[in-house]
Amino acid sequence: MSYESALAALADPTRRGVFERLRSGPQPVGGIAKGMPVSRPAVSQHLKVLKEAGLVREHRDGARRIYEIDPQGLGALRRWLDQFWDSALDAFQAAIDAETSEER
Amino acid sequence: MSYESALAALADPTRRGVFERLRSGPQPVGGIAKGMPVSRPAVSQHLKVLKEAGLVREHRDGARRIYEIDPQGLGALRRWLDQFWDSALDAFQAAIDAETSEER
DNA sequence: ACGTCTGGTAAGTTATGACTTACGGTAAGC
DNA sequence: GCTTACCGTAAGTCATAACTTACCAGACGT
Repeated sequence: MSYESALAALADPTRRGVFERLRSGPQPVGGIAKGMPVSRPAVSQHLKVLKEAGLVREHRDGARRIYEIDPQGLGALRRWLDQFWDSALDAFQAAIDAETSEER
Repeated sequence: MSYESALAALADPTRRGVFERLRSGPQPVGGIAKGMPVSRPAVSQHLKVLKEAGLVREHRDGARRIYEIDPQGLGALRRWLDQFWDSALDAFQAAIDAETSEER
């Protein structure tokens, strides 16, 4: 139920850039916006989307909001992908089997 | 280099529906379009995007084009996600360590 | 108390992309 | 050869969403 919004959130390059920035650890909004090619409000909007997708968590520190990666959304996405990957491998294996049994 | 287009491709619900249909095995375009809420040309366009993202392969069978899941794009996506997941866990672990060492 | 720094939200513009219908082109069946 | 299925592509419409600037509110320092 959550992997849909996670995929949608990570599709946008700028938003993905915001997300990847948090890989180096928790950061305030200003810190993230620093060095980004878009305005700070744009970053805020992206963070909102990421948060709603369960990809990011936020807690306050005085006037600042510290953002960090939320494993939850990431986990949902991975589970979905894995389940997909398995059946892809199955099909792949089946194709190999079929080809092998042809035994040209 | 390929995970970007894979994410973009899987973000759209209809296109994801097309993709998920292939989980039950290779299918011709008409078979995929059957039961979808959009027209057949729309499905064709989605398949084109999926193919360019490395998520889908195609081979001809007479007048038909049989589409199937391509493990390549799926693999690229998974590698990207994993690398991300690792650092998220690292950060998570670091947070736990910090909290534990506080030893309230 | 006042100015400053923080960041979220509103409103409006603009580009993108998901759909439609119409068409063309190839392969199979009669 | 002619028709019928299969499917990709072109052209055009319309909604969405990624930006911008402007504004507002809460926390901190002096």
